[in-house]
Amino acid sequence: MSELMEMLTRRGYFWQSFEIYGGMAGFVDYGPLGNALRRKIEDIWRKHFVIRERAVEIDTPTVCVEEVFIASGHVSCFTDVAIECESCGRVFRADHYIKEVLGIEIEPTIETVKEIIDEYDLKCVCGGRFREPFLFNLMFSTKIGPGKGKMGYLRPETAQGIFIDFRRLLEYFRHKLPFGVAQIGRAYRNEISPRQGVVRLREFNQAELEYFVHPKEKRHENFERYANVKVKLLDKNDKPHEVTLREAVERGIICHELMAYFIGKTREFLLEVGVDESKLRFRQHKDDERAHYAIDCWDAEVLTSYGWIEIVGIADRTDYDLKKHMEHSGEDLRVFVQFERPIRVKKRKIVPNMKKLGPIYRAKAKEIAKKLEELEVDDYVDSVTVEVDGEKIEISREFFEIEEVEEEIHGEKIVPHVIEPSFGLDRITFTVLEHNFDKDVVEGEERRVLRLKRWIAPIPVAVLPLLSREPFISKAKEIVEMLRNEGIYTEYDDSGSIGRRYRRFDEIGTPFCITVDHQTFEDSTVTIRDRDTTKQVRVKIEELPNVLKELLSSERDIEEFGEIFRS
RNA sequence: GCGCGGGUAGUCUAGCCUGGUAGGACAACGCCCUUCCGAGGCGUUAGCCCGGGUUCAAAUCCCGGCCCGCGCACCA
Repeated sequence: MSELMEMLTRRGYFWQSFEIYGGMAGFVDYGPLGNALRRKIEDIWRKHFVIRERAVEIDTPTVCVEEVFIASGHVSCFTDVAIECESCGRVFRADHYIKEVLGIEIEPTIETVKEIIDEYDLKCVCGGRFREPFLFNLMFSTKIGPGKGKMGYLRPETAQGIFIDFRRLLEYFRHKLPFGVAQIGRAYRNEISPRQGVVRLREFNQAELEYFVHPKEKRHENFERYANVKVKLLDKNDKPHEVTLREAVERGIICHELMAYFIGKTREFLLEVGVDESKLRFRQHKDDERAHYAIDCWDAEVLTSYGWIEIVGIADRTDYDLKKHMEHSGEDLRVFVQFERPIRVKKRKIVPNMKKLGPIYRAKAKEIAKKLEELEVDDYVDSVTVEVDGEKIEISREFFEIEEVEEEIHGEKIVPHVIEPSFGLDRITFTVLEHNFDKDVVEGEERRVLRLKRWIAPIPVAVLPLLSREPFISKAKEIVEMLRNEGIYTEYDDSGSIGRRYRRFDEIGTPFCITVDHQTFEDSTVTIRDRDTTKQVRVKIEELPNVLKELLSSERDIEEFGEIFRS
């Protein structure tokens, strides 16, 4: 275990889940500090992706009925039969492999695959034999209700809950595009072999924004905000670019302005929570790498001790999901978009003659008439063909009239496209810890210090009596009480020497320590010590809450708030 | 899933080969001492991953499981 991971465990950032029962890979417990840190990161995410957008946040179930993922394509894309070679160890999707090698399309079930392997004596490309085929399903399944119950799945992404609620959300936004809907919550993937600490979990935390736009308007009114920001890009051909976002769009490296906007916004967010910009890049998915629903995807990747890892994916999901849910649910999920000016069109319209249709076609007459009205004709034709209940019927001219009409069209129904920035909160939390873990030397001794941004530090302030005896203790406790009443999360510690306590708080990332010393009793001042520089300034106790609030929400220097006491 | 290596107090680790009382360091807690950066003294707490087998006796040997690390594969 790395020195950092050892510290994170020991000091209460992360723990192995189910530890007393032997543990289970792919699950992690957030201890007091880790939980506080992730929540602070979530709040900053909300500020950027909800408050500063035309967006809202919702919360939908993690257990979903099976229909959701049948529609979304997750069931078919997740439930595969896999085969593994016993000599080279390679794993293949059975149906793909059989199609490629034998040219046969099969029903991907374990039995069929087994039969095929026996029948054709199927071998691995290396010549080795296959083990028993096994089911390979990345979604956790469950039964809803007692007895046989209804098949359900734990969601593998938070996004579907938003698509399901689309009609309600459209109503909420008064039918006006663009709008965004966010969700922060748990998602589940039954990974085959989760590893690397919190990097690949079976239960993890996502923050996703689904930003719905008109398909022809993939722009953002605040694009200028990031247009001149330079980013490190790696396109799908592995070609690096270091250009401004405006240039990237103009040169076609990034497909559209909206994608570029969210890349800029993502970068801003990541820097604010303390990701190291020199270890950040945006990489475009290769054609064979994209999920089934995306036409384009850019990942934010960071360099960590595990190499470059993906922490954010920004995907253009187009109208894939809404269309799928329209098909499977039968609900109309389109948006009516008004034209700026109504369009006048001349049309030739068919007017059915029911008096004649009725006696001849009887029960089918009504349906035929309906189909006839839907038809558009270019010219005065003699007959048309309609399809009723799978039967093609030719209707001759005596049964209908053709009228020329002029119609005003005020708008059209479209299926919006969705751009999805999707954040892996566990990985981001871990990255922030790794990028900010540092060692330096104070008075000849090495110290470990977590240089977290002040606004995300789990314990922002600690109050310490210089000596662990009265009257220092009482005074320090009094100050703790005052700060807590002011809403500042404050810790108290009088154990061990003062230096030892400073180191403890340096290690967990507490940016400011308040020390009650002898002078406190002469002039009602205390010292504020800065974690990063170990400098101290003297501040009046009564001013402490406001000074700390200012310090914790900015990067201002403590020297702006008081006389240097020691340095 | 496969292969290799590993799992001993909160943390790091010695002991395992060659079976027989589990040792250290740091941390934590209490008291004493101490006017500012892991000081010192005394004391305390706390451990062989789980299950089975071999044996008079298992941290140690054998089998299975779980977990961790690395490589392969997987990561819609």
